[in-house]
Amino acid sequence: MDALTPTSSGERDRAAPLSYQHTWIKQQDLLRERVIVGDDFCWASGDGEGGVGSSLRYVGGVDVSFAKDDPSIACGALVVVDLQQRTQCGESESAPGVIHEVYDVARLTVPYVPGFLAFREAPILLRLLEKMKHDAPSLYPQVLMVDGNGVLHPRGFGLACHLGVLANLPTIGIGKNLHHVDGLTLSRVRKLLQDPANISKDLVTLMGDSGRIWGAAMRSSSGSSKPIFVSVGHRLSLESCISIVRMCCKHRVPEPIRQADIRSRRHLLNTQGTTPE
DNA sequence: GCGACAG
DNA sequence: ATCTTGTCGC
Repeated sequence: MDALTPTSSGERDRAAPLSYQHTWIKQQDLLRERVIVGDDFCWASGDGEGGVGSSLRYVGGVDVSFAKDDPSIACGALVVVDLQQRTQCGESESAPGVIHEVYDVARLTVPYVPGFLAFREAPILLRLLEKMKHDAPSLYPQVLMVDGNGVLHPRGFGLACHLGVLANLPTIGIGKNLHHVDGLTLSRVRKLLQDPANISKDLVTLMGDSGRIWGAAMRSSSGSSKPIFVSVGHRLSLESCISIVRMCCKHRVPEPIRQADIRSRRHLLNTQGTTPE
């Protein structure tokens, strides 16, 4: 095989080993038809309270960490916190307590390609959900917070949507960095947050050039200027996503995801160091 | 052609 | 994502 390798441009270069992107886009377009943007949760039915806080208790968080030496070794973590059970994390600060955690260490073969994160990370995360549904069904999360975007995505179908649809679970997308979409840029978001009209707010709605609302930029921690980016994953309204995120934020990153991040990294170190194989 | 690009 | 120490601040 010599010069027959097709020379392409843009996204394709990064994905040289995979000519799958065409397929992936079809997959996303197909699955997107099943996304539900709007409140559609069964755990709040039957009470006159209204709102999301009344009967929400178990909130899950997922994240994937990678080995520093071998980036193909991944550790996925699913943690569940109980909003009604607080643990101390400072003088007068408290955070929802972790009541369950599941891990899976595996070798990932699919590379990360911007816009296609789900094809790399969704499989290991779906396995964790299945594992938990079997091992601890009574603690299975009512809502899942995902380390990655929901509809804030070039095709409106990020990892959080992908997981939500395939697991049929209400999900919330949390981005720690902005994925530029529809003219939305970090500088633009900064301006919005600095704008006199929003200066007292901790949250700004992300409206793109098209007029579409993609999510919200939120400065969750009191002092940090760097926002997180909240977007609908599945079966929730943006308003509910925001209020749930607020219930979980003692730090910049909401507790379920923060714990999944911390613990997946720790688990990977322990597993690798103890069992070098 | 150039820049941008979640984790 | 990961590589990385100290350091400024509440």
